[in-house]
Parts: sequence; C-alpha cells; structure tokens
Amino acid sequence: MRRTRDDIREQLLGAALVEFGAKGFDGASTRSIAQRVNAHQPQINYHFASKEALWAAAVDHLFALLGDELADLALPGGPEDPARLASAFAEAVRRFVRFAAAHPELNQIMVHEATEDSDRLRWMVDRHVRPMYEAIRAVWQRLRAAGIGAPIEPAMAHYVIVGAASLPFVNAPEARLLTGAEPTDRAWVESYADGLVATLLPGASGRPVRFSS
Amino acid sequence: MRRTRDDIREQLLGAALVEFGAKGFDGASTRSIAQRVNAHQPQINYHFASKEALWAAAVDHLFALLGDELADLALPGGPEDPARLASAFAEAVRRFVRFAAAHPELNQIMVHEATEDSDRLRWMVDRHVRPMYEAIRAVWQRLRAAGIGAPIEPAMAHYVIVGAASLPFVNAPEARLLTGAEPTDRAWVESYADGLVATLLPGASGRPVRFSS
DNA sequence: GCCTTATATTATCATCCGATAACATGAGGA
DNA sequence: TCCTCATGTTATCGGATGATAATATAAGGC
Repeated sequence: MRRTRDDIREQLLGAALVEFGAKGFDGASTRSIAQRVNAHQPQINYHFASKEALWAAAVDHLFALLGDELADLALPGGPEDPARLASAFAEAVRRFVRFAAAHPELNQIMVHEATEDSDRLRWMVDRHVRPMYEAIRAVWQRLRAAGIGAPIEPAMAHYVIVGAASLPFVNAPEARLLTGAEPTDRAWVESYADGLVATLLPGASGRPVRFSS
Repeated sequence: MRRTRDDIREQLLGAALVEFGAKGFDGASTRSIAQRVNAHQPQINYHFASKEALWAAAVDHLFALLGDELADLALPGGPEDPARLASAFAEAVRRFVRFAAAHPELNQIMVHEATEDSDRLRWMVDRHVRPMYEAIRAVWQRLRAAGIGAPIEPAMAHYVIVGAASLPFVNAPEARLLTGAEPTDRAWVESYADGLVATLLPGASGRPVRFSS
C-alpha cells in the first residue's frame, strides 16, 4: 500500500512548525512530525536533508509569511506629520499582534531557541530577526523625536513591544487555563491589539501625550 | 574515590534550574544536570524521585524566591490615593523586572512549558501562576478605576506586563546578539524597568495622564 | 572498633531518537 | 512495452536517555 502526494513537502513543513513551536527543537521528534500528516519518518530525511534542515525551512517559510503581512506598510521615511507616523506605527503593531495570534509558532520557536546560544539562534537572528529589530528601532526613534511614545530606549522598546504582543499567543495554553478565554478568538485578538496600542501610544486615540524627558 | 557533600540537593536544584531554563524539560538531560555540579546521574533519582520531581522541586524553589522578593510590597487594599497606588504598582513592576533579570530561569521555564498543554503546565498554573495573575488583575482594575493606566482589560494587562518585563531576560542570548548590550547589567535592568514603568503608567513620573475610555 | 545506615559509584536495561540502507512501487519517456 | 528514476516503505544501526539494580564507602551510634 503506497501513498503519493505532491504537497507532502508543504504538509511536512506545516506539521513541523506546530511541533517545533509546541515542543522546541529537542522535544520535537521527526517520527511525530511525520505521523501528523500520515507520512513515514524517513520521508523527512528524503525531502529535507536533516531535522535541522527541516527546522530551517520551516522558519524561513514562517518569516516569509510575516514579511508578506507587513510588506505594504510603507512606514513613512522622511520627516512627517507625527500623527501620521503614530497611526502607521499603530497599524504595524496591530498586524504584528494578528500574526502572532494566527501563527504562534513563530514566537514560540523564537523563545524556545533564544533561551540558549546556539548556531540555530545565530542563524535566525542574522537572517530574520535583525531586520525587524532595526525597523522597530528606527520608527521608535522617530516617534520619540516627535514627542510620542514613552521615554524608553528604542532597543528596549523593541522588547516591550515584541514581548507584550506575543506572550498571550506564545503561552496560549496557559492563557486558556488562566483566563478561561480563547486568546485566538478574533474579538480577543483585536481587543488585545487595541489595548497594546493604547498602552504604547497613549496619545494616539485622543489628545497626544507629551513626555517630559 | 568518593565525594560527599551535604548541600548536594541544593546544588542539583540550581543546576536543574539553569538546564531546564535553557533547554526546556525535554531538552534537559539528567546526566548533564548532574555533571554541572560534578555529581553522578543516579544521584538525581536518589535525592529526587524522578526527572519530573526534580523539575517540580526546582520550580517550587524558584517561585518561593519570587514570593520573598514581592512579599513586603503591601499593595494598599482599600480605597486609596491613586498616586500612592500607582507608585506601589510601579515598585512591584520594578521588582519583577529585577527578579526576571536575576533569575531568567523562571520565565524561561514558564514559556517552555506554556507552549503546550500538559500536566506540568496545569500544576504550575494552579500552584504558582494563578495567585500572581489574580493579584495583578486586582491592582490593574483599581488603577483603571482611578483613571491611571491604559484602557486595557486586566487579564490582557497581565500579559502585556509579564511579556514585556520578561522577554529581554528570557531571550538574553538573543538580546546580546541583537543589541550588543548585556541585558543583565545592573544599569540596563534599571533602565529597562524605568522605561517599562513609564510605558505602563505614563502619568506616574510627572503630571498624570487620564484616559478617556 | 564494629555495625548500621545513608549516600556515592558503577553497571546495565529498555526505550526512543535521527539517520541511512535496502527494497518496493508507480509514473513518465523512449 | 520496457526502462528509468523519483519517491514511498520497511528494517536497522549507533547513540543518548531515564531509571534501577548492584556494589562500594564513609559517617555516626553504641
């Protein structure tokens, strides 16, 4: 009995993302990933070279999806109306929150890997994380120059934003137990995004707040 | 050649925390934990019943340390001067940030476990996380009632606060690569705590900000 | 100084893992 | 029609892991 599928690569990638996100690289097993899509474990070594290569392909795929989601943002580059800059930034945060909810695997994998230095971490940081980091830093710097946004260094603002935006979805199983709510529900996600934007940019939905220092 | 130590239990606990924080439960190996303190792997099964029991003892130990750190906060219980409530809350956030920097293992373990439902997760949530969650919820509710704090539901505020406060320390290896700074440096930690407090309570260090909704 | 008991050390087992080899099968071209 | 080659399937290997049994050794009571 032989089963052939032409989308087996994509199916394995999707299963790998879920498994790596939930269990981390070490906790995930290639046998269990294959089983998720009714495939055999050696098919992973056939379609990808190794467990590591599967992981890298899955991460590449996921960051590409994130890139698509944020591609047409066009955060204004030159000196601009602060209000327009703030609303563009708010939109970026909202999209990032939505993506974190729809694809928790990305931030789960980030957090599983970033707890220890490793080749995988360095690869992911150099290839995917640094561009995002630099973009957030640049926008935050301009928000602060415009007197919007709390007095916090751009590098630190990055961690406030990413940490806050991703935790309820990274820890969705915990959030379900703790709050009784389903953090991936559309309404929950939008409400969380609203709250986060209001926290980061208290002046954006009303009169602007100017920080003294 | 036989080696005897009366603090072997504590040494194993400390090594286990580092290992579980860095690699997660599955990625950690009892051999490597024992090796960190020049002990033999079966000593773990002797002094603790199993790998799981070691993990639980380590988590208990760590949450006890956090409890000590936050014990004397005495967040005012009755109706109070909003400014005093805000400053007590700010102090709680600062302490939590300092603890997250000094003991990244706690939030690392949380995040490793919370990506998937499991008995370990449920045990940790019921035993340790829920009390903290309820405390943050209650304080945030009163901050909002006092017109301080962004318009975000208390349950969601919990994730904003914990996510933001812990990420640069949970992901310290990533933060070192990304920012070039050492996130556990005293100055960095204090600056991060300042920035987070300023973000959460924009009115706390100057004229208060009142949110319309 | 012996004896008991707690703990350290060594040896070993069953299980699981990632990888690879060996084999089977089916689709497409000549 | 047959041959080739890509891919599915099965079997198996070496290595690591958690647990436990077996043994060794030191400390403390008498």
